[in-house]
Amino acid sequence: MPQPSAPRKAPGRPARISREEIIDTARRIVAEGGVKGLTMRRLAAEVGSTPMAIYHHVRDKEELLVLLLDDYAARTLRRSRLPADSRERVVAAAGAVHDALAACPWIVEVLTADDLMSTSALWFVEQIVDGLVECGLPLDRAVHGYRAIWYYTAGEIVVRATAARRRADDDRATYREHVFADLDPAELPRLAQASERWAALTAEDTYEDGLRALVDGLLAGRRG
Amino acid sequence: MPQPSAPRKAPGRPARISREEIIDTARRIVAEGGVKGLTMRRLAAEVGSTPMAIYHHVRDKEELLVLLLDDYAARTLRRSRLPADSRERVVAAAGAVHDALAACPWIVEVLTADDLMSTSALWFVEQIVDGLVECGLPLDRAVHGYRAIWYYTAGEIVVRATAARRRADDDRATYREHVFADLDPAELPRLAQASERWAALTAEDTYEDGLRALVDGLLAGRRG
DNA sequence: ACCTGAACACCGTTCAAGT
DNA sequence: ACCTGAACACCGTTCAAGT
Repeated sequence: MPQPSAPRKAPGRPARISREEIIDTARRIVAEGGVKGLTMRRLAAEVGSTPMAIYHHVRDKEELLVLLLDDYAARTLRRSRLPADSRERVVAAAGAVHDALAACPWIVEVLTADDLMSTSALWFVEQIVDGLVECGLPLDRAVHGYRAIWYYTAGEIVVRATAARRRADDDRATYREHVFADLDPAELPRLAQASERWAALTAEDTYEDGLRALVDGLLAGRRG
Repeated sequence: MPQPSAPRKAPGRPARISREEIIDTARRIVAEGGVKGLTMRRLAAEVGSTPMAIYHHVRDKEELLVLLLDDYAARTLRRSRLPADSRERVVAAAGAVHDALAACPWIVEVLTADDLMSTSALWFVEQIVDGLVECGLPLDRAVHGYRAIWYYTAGEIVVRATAARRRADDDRATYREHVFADLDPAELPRLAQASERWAALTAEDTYEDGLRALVDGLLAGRRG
């Protein structure tokens, strides 16, 4: 995020590597080997330089990651035609952000960043807030509504991505089936009842259903 | 989570350290220095042993973390009297899980684990699913509803915890104010309009409001 | 101003051996 | 069965110096 001032006139030694080159290389490394494969040392090597040269263009690894997320958002979150109906516009804008982020598995480690991830996403935030206002919410409630939608969206992505990673990793996922097989129907009747279907139900993509429920609930406004 | 079988009769050398001792020590380290301070080496040192001794009781660091979360859930998620009204029971059960996890800042790194975090939490999951069924949802929709609530809850905790950490860390948080100050009202009118209030609105705890909206929306059931 | 080399202070995990 | 010592293959970051 921190786009640090305009490029100076540079009255010193000419730069061999640029911030852009660093980010491009970092993006390629992450695409190939995931975020775990991105180390300052490897990045330096692939850019044909030394670790310390990187530190001259980027404060530290966390800034690099944020820069990377920003770059990703800028190139995938393209504004598109949204529905005219306000409620549908809220759903579509949130869905667009969701889909862009969900397609990017390494995002999780960085995603947990803050409430707004990138200047490129601001337009979508605007659509959501504006849609809620047009549906009749006061501005303050609309901002709170946007946050609720962001919590829901970020949570869905983080939980699903981690579950997927764990499933691929090893047999830890089977532990859940184990637990569900041993449920005491007297104590946890509903879970026992749903136990065989649980895995299938969990695998279903119900992001949009939940999103619509949330938006409906926000607009019903049964409070304050 | 993996409670690996009952303690064997141990026909070998008597154990000097136990899994319980390891977890107790790990909990203390995390309480003092956060999850970053918990390293296998330090844990070994504080338990009066060597790194490799730990690996004899725990598969790897990730398992240790999951064990730690389980331990935390078991000691803080005590069943309590919930409201008789079904809808209120759903809200209260979700709120109880939320509050327990939110009080535990190190949880984020582990939380992103899976859909059910711990056997101790199952009772709360049961309350939520059952409450939704009693409100008239079919079981499948109730399970999906529980998942939506979990996404929202996990997202709220993760996003808030990370924002708090970042705020404490350094000046990166001020970047947002910077962006909001420079908003173009012609392009992003609502955000510009809300810009001075944004920080205050974001600071407000609206978890329960969003939760109620979500539950209302789920129960309104405007969809097949 | 930009880059290099060498070092600091760590990591998680594995291997081979001891009791 | 449980534990140790030593090593492997790394990390992010800092310091002091070079051009």
